[in-house]
Amino acid sequence: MINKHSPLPIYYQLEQNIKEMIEKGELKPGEMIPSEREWAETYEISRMTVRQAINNLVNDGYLVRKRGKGTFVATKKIEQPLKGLTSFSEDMRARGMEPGAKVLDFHIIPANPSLAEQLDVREGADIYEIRRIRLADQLPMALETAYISCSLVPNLAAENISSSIYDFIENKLGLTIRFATQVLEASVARKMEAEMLQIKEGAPVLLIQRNSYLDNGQPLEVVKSVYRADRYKFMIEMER
Amino acid sequence: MINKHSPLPIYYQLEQNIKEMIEKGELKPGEMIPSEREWAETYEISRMTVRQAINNLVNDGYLVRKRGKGTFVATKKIEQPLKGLTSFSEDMRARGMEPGAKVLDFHIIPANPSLAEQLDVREGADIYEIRRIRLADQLPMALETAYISCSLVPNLAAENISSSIYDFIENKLGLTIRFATQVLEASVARKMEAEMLQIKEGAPVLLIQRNSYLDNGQPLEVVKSVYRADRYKFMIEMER
DNA sequence: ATAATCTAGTTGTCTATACCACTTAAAAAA
DNA sequence: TTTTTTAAGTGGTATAGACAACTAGATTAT
Repeated sequence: MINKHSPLPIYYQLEQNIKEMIEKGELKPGEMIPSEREWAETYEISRMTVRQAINNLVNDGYLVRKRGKGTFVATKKIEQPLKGLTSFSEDMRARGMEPGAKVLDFHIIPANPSLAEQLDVREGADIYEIRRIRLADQLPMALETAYISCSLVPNLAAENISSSIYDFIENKLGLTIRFATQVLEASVARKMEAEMLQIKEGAPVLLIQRNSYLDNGQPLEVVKSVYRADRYKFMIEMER
Repeated sequence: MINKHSPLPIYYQLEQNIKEMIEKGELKPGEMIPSEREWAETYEISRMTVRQAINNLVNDGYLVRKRGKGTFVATKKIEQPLKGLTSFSEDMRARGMEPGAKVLDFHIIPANPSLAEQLDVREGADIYEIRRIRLADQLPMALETAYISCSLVPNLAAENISSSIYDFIENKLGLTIRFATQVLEASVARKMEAEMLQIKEGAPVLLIQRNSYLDNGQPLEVVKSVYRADRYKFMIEMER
């Protein structure tokens, strides 16, 4: 298991070893793992080296330590609160899901007063309207409508929006997204939303409106999303 | 700076020390901090102890390490949501409303496995269960159930909970609340909740579960809230 | 002047050990 | 039999030291 002659650090090998055992179900959620001293004795390594491996797994959410009792497999799968602004795709990947998108509509419309103000463009100016079903593991997770200024992102094409717009903005256009404001509210699914999301009409949904901004303060996009409540919870950590 | 006789661990003191320097601007983004050996020599502590402090700051995103070069203040701004973590009362006041509370229940119960784990107490240990209707401008806004460990806050009394528990914890007990994780999900009101909140059964509600922690990392409370969706939206700013 | 090598400094990994603080089971006392 | 004390086991903190791997500047060789 642990090869002391491998170029890989010993703590890393142990970390991967334990992680595999958890992922393969050899160690179940809530189950106590061997003590630090046992690992150290079994593999004839220092306890401090064991601690480093376990520290990392604790930080990553795989394990939970209880002083005096032992170390346990975390009962909640690595559902870590988001510590920063993420794209939908990044969010899904963080949850261990495969993100996807199905484009419903993509066209250019004139900005109404509300959107013009939010995107800081002239009323009536051209803006993209992008409607997509956001998928997670090939199943509908959210219905999303995004608005972006045409003058900010000229020549946006269909192939650019089949996946992550954040990815496109940051990696292809070299723009830096700095922050976003988000408003979350609870609602119930209307007929059209229910059909798209494959849930019952009247089922609870989480509405999220997001306004994101570039690092020069310029608005990037306005996004209105309807998430299925049965498959999505918004998780966040906030400092006092 | 570092008090070896303090009950606070040395690594923790150093960690807070460095973090303060960053937050006060004494250490700028991109700037190199003193080396591990320098800290160790300055404070006459072991280098491994220094490493533990710096490990934590690296994990929290304050610092970045470059092998062979040194350790640098992270350039990415630390997430500081505009609002930060607020108590219910602070939230309402920020919205221009007058906060209030009506206590429904206040008693001591044994901690079940889930709450015991979240509050880091022994299963079956005494914890307070506090159920309140939270008011805004004298109208029901949320139904809230809070759990606090009796060993952490001995002798909590009814008059302490008629308003803000955060206020009591911080100003009367002198404890410092550091951060909280929050999970938000959409749901619909069940019969009991609907009656308490004066809304229709089946009306949308926003469920918020909050786990807050003191600055020594110890859990303070677990709070489960049901907010009326028609009167409450959750608003937040997040940095990329 | 340029390239190669050396040196000093950094973080990264690992060892061995000691003691503290907590938990729980076992043993001793009532 | 019940209660109290002790012992064994857990993670938590800290020390001192050694060597590896990398970085960048200084020195030496071409």
